[in-house]
Amino acid sequence: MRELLYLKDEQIKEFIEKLFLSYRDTFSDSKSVLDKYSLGIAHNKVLHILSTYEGITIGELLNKLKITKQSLNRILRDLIKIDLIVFKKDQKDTRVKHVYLNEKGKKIFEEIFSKQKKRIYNALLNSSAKEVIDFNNVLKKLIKSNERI
Amino acid sequence: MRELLYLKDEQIKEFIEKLFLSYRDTFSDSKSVLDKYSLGIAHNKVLHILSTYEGITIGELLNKLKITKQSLNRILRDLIKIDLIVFKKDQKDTRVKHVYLNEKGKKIFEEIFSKQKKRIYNALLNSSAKEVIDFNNVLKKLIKSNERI
DNA sequence: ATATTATGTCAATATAACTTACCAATATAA
DNA sequence: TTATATTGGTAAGTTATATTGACATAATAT
Repeated sequence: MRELLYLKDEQIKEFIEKLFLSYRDTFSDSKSVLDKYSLGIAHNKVLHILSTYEGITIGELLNKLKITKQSLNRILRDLIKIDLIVFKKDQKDTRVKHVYLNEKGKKIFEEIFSKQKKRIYNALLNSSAKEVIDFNNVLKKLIKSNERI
Repeated sequence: MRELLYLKDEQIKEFIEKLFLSYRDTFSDSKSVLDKYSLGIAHNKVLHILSTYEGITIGELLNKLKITKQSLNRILRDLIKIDLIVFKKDQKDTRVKHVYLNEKGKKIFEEIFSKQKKRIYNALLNSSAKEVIDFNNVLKKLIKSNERI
């Protein structure tokens, strides 16, 4: 991009607008399923992380989400109440709690994810491999210097 | 991407995570300035749109934001109160109101935008022109397919 | 023995959104 | 001209997600 130093504010604004839209639309895709189980976007995000990082600790979850423990606790209480997650104490340090999706949790996350997946899948399917790689590269740069999910 | 049908769920999940992070981080960059003027992300988004679509009508604003008019009205009232925007009646159809940033509004949006710009600018500057184009193309596809889902 | 860490919880508050409902002014079509 | 539709405003109450600050408990580290 060094050769394109004419980079205009308007273009940058458009990128910001698109980042917002792609986020908003992707997370509204799953709304119908979330409603069915009386869950919200916050629960979606936690389930998402748990599906990737099985056995993540509370502290690590807080780091990724960048919310307070009071906020996280509301979400986890809800997920416990409808029996989607389980806690397991760490063997060595019993202060530490690991969080896992149980079978029901995995099933319901798959239901949520299948809605979100469609949008991403269609966009990527209609792109070249190079486009997808480049997309990923720029995205990585946008979130670099921050903690990764 | 048709040649890459091994596209795995894990990869798609990673894209969703990154979309969230890039959105969250971009809109948290401006927080310090917003705090200074007692504004929030909602005001940021409206100012952003006004800076691009000068004279946008209330209805168009609602369409873009996809929020209720009660929600939008709170934001506009705040922006009027601290004197960042002006309304102008449409010449032909006087029911219609056009919204503009005034000088103070433009100045404060620039202050907000300069914070967000850094992240985008740095990411694009460290990318090739082709990467940026491809990034934009995929992003467009992600937000294009709203009816399909 | 004391400090620190990991986690939980209470209370109060903020922000950004929602639903339902109703109103006014204006424009357009029958 | 009357009826209907459109554009916008507002009120009351509610929900979802988050915050700050304070305090509690148990376990580990020094």
